[in-house]
Amino acid sequence: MTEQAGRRRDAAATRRALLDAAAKLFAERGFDRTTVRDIAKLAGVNQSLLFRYFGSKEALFEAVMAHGGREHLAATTPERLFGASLRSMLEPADSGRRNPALETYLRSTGSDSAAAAIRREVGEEYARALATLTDAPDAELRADLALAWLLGIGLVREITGTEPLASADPEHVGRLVITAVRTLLERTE
Amino acid sequence: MTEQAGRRRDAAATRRALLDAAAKLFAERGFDRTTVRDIAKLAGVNQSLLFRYFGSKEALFEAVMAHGGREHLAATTPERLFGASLRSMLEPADSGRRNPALETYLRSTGSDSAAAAIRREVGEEYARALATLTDAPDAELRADLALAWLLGIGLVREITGTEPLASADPEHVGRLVITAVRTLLERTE
DNA sequence: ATTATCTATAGATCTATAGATAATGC
DNA sequence: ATTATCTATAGATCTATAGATAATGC
Repeated sequence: MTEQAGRRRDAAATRRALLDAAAKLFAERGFDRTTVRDIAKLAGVNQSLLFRYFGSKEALFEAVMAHGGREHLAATTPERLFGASLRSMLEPADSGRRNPALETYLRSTGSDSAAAAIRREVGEEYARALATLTDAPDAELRADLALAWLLGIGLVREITGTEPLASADPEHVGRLVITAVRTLLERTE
Repeated sequence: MTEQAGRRRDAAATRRALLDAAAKLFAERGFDRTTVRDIAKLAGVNQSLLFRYFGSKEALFEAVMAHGGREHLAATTPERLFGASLRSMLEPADSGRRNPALETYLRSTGSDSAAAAIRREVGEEYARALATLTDAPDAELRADLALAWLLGIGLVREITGTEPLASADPEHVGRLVITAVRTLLERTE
């Protein structure tokens, strides 16, 4: 539970509880289908406090994306980034080892406006990190394509549940993808 | 315009106008952010007729997905399917040559329920067609991965607008992707 | 007479805010 | 006294339906 239960009158804890609850719900349902009341309820906090501390639902979404997206990025070296992200994407939904920012990204593709800007920024930071892995002149384009594949796999596996990919062995999928991505990043013709 | 302007009291034409308008708006904004009033307005039709002819907003969405998704699939041989879909995905948004079902799919990832079932069915039909292209024992899994890449590219390019991919030359992107997909589909180790 | 279309509205949301209440720190 | 929290509600949606109106075909 993300609740802040017993603690009384602790503004910082309330803020954190709202952020945690929002991260969880936005990842599960996306921006549009998550209501501020649901977030407040999960946080164990009155709904009006969300507006006091974040101003609006959209500002809260930005806070969640900016925080969660960069957390993973900062903790992983570029060499391991693709493999680690792929593995995180292939984890079962209930393992708790998935990257909530990636899921939030996937579940919120309908929403436009300010949220879209944060989404693009975080995406480009990932791509720039991946781009350091190749010497090709179009390194950044290739990195974007690798990132696109990662997101597409998450999309098909988690959101759509297409078989056999949805239940495939992560190791097996990993080998197929890594081999092809190597062609993508290294081949110069 | 998708309007049915002058024609009077033609149930079939009204139905078609609603389908066309819904396809356009669902592709642009996704399921959640498209309202039945917007659809009816674009179709030039009273809003209550949408319910008369389709029953609910969700049933209309299913009709759009089922119709639009299979149209493209039926018109393309498996050999050309990946390349044609990729090219369609790389078209500029206003060219009118894009596949609206693919965009609807991408813009509606937040929605669950019955719509998700149709999405999965159409996705699996695509994957099954692609699977005929390889002899590998895990042909279907590889086909799912190829489809995932296609969708991921659409996602990053259209929804997020990550650069340089968003403005990259379609030909150039096509070469990079096709080469790597060949590795994915053909390599047995 | 049949049925396509329109009017009007129920009923259920959802975000956001103004102002009251109550717990803390000086 | 300050400020975290709660109550109550405004105001703007949105989907869906019941029932009235009007255009067509026999």
